[in-house]
Amino acid sequence: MLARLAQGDATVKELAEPFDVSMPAISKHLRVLEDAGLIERSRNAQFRPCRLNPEPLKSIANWTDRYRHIWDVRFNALDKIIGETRKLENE
Amino acid sequence: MLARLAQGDATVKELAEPFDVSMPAISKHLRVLEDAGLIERSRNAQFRPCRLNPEPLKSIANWTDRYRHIWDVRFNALDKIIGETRKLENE
DNA sequence: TGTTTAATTAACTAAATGGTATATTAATAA
DNA sequence: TTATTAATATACCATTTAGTTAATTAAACA
Repeated sequence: MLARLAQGDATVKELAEPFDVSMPAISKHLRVLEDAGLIERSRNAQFRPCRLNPEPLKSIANWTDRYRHIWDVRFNALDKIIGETRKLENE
Repeated sequence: MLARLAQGDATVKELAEPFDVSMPAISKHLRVLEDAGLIERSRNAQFRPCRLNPEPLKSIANWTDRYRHIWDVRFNALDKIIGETRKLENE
């Protein structure tokens, strides 16, 4: 759904289309996304178009980035070990 | 817990310490993390030390990054509008 | 005005989540 | 050998999640 919204605003029905679930299920899901601040909704006749608000995803990105760093450190350490093992082999 | 493991391996009890919940609850939680591939466990006497595996977090980081991009594009568009409004004001 | 379309609300249900207390396993230490 | 420590298994419970169907609201359309 977020992927779809990334390409532009959409109505509830459009968002529901790829999923084999009832409309109320989608409605509920969108409510959760709205409460999480991930989408914003407006009104246009009988439609309630949704717009993506990617801002909260930023905090997730920031959080995961901390671990990305750890991952890099580990790899560097591993590289070092491999490097030193190679050196020993060549002696 | 992941934050704690980011600073080095830990036993179940050490991970449980900051939380006011029973050991089995922690055990269950760790099982979930293990199933998700976020931690790996070994064995040392009666201890079962946990080690962080930050790799799966990388896919999350990659996923969120796509939306970070959208966010930037929007901001650029907004900047452009603001810039053009300023230009009009100055005319 | 009556019907169709988009969406939500209400009431309900099955399954998942997150916790508990108690019992059990396995290793250490006295 | 018995007691202690670390951890897990088991059985149970309350709450949340994710869906359903049926009814309702609100706007557009014929």
